[in-house]
Amino acid sequence: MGESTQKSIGEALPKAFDSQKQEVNIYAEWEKRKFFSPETVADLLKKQGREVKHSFTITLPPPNANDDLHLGHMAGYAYHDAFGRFYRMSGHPTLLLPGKDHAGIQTEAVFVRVLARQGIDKWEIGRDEFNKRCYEYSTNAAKIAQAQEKRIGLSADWDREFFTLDPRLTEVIYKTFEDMYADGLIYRGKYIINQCPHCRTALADIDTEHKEMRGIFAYILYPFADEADNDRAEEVLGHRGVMVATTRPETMLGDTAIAVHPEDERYRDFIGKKVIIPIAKREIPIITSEEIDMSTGTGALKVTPAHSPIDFEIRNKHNEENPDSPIDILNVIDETGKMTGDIPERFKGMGTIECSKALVQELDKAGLLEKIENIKHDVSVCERCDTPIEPIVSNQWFVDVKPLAKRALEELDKGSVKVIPKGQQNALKHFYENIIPWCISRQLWWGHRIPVWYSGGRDLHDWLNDHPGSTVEDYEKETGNKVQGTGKVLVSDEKPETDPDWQGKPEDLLLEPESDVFDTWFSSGQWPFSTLGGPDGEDFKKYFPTQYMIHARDILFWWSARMIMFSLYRTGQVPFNTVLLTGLIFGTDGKKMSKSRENGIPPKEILSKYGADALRLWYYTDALPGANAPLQEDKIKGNRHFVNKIWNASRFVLMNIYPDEVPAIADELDNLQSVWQGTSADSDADDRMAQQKRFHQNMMTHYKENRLHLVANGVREHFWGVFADKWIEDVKNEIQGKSIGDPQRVKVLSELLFLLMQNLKVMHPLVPFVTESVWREFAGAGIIADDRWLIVEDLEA
RNA sequence: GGGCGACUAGCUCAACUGGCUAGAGCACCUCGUUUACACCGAGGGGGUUAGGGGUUCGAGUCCCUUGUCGCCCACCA
Repeated sequence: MGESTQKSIGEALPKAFDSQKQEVNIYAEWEKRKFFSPETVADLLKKQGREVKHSFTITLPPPNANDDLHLGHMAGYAYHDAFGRFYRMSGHPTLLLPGKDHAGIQTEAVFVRVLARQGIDKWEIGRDEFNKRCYEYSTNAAKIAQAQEKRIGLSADWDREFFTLDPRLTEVIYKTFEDMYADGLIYRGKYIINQCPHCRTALADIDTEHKEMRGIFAYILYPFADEADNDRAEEVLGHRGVMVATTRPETMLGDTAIAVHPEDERYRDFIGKKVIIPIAKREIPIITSEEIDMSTGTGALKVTPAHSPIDFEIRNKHNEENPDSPIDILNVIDETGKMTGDIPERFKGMGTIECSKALVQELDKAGLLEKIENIKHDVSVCERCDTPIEPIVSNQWFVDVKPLAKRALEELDKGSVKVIPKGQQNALKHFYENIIPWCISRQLWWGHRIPVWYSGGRDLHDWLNDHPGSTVEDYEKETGNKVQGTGKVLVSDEKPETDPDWQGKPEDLLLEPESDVFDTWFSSGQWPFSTLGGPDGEDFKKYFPTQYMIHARDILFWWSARMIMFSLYRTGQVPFNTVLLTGLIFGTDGKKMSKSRENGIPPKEILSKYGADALRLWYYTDALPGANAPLQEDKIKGNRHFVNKIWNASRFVLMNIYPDEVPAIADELDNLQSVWQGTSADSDADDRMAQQKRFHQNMMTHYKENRLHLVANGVREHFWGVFADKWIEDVKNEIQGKSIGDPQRVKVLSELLFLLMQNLKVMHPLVPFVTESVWREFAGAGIIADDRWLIVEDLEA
């Protein structure tokens, strides 16, 4: 050992990696140097004389700008970031494009609650004021979310960050609507939709969930209008009328038929006959439908087309086949879930359950209630607020997604998009094959207003839709309303000057704007190209199609499925080649995290205790594609130990290097670089360089094959088990007793340092903070040039 | 009802196209103040890979079957 009094380079380093401080500092340095910009990377590559490869792009999933990010979000970004960093270091100008989602219905629901806590009702302040305040609220939430994304180390290009309501995105989205409308893919129509009485809006099927709930199954007798039929029924069926069984007695007020199976012997004599709805006292016919299951209930189904999807279908099919005896649709429940329409006065305004109870009582008194069974059945509920869905018939905007899904299927079959894990690819295929028209209008305030103006008003348009073959004159005659337009739809963001088809006086023309907004997914479904300036944008040419789409598996159908369809429609290309589904982080009890269960740990707590690197490393190993990862603090702790190991092994190397030796070591590193390049991983040589090379190439394969968990495992095994436990221990012996500057000592230490640097490179995409922190010490000591940053080092060299 | 997946050490999970004695972390046991790290080192115990059958020179891995669990989709009134 040298008797020199000089201090070694590593002497001043702290004994443990201070993740709280270091991670934040290092991030700021990267940001300052704009390493997250693909243009900066391209310039650097040129300057270094390296090949500028094809761009690597991920448009990051925009989190909902209405709440803090949870652990799942943050860990998910660790995945994006690892790939981004790997490809950046491999010579690809890399763009991780960040954003925040306005999240229509969810944010509106959240913000309504925020207002309610202040004693404010949204209807009081009105649409404009609501949107103004909601915008502020979202902007603030977005800021907090961005800070969290930075904290996990996400190397995204913040200069390109988008909010989904950004006018630049809106322009792209409106153009899509316009094109689709012109192509006949978008239409307005009267259909049965899912109404959330609480959110007071229509929902797409996919926005609902099924929940098992307790319910009743009531057997109700509908007497025949004709006493002769009642006599016959008593003989055949055992009661004077037709017995129906229903879970929702209140909908009987909206019944317009009874349906039986055409081959059902029991009812053969009664097909075409009329029964009287008890209490409502309306006559309805008995019709047939193949859809009826003879073994359910009594085999006779009361048909309420306005409030049951299957009834709606039965009615449509019946009307198609029997145009001379059509069945009506009778709306008896309004959009807030209250009884309405052509029903006895005493039921009006009642809630559905209240009405059901009242009806059951009256039926019982009238002797028309046979029995009530208690059952459990699946009920659709609003995904956002858990309120049971009320199916109602109303006019909404739809996208005919069938042709789009067909294109998407072709691409799936061709293999231009693959989903990892594979099983989910089949699920996506299944989704496309069974896709139904997508209801895209929402009766909300928060979102993109649908860019449509109704000439003569929306009522006129919808009336004409409901009455095919009728004219505006018929409308005037039937409703007594004055006609103030052609009933046509004008697609435009701004109010159109005029309706070119309008024959009347210009001042009589009424152009009414659509008040509905788009389903959130209509805009986020265009994310990969809208954020790149649309199909004609500058960035689009450089960065589209993107490479990866990474998100949790629970939004595959909502999001990736839509992005693929929209991209094919607007750009003719698939938006990405790989959809990688990350695992969901579950609570400490192995169940889905939720605030009420208190089974989560706030991200802040994890980060301050163990640091971002440790959290990242845990996520790679435990949250495999498609799997669930129960949160285990001990495992994160274990990974924190590994992060600290990296720090201390590096510290050991630096503690053995003295300033006087630096020039010699720097020279030696250059030599080793050429040795490294000439080292074959195939050779049987078991020296350290060859072993490191083998390891390096294995890890490169894993990265490219998206097996981050194998990289994480491999790195731990190699760095801890081989580099730290063996090589460092060996080197201790090899340099023992040699004085500072001894050529043999310099040689051995240089090799150890070089191997360390190679390890840091391989590990950096996973644990960027600790690796870059060490790298900075090399630069600070003059071992490498000061402008060398690990984040842009050449991973392949 | 349809689709997808899981079942491996006490716990949470690995094992890439079937191939050395099935591996990690945490937990557990024994020992240890050595030129980094006790957020450490050396060593150790612990598995009939859910059960059964099959293909193969060889199966955690492929096929069949039984069971248990989970997720997604679906209009059983």
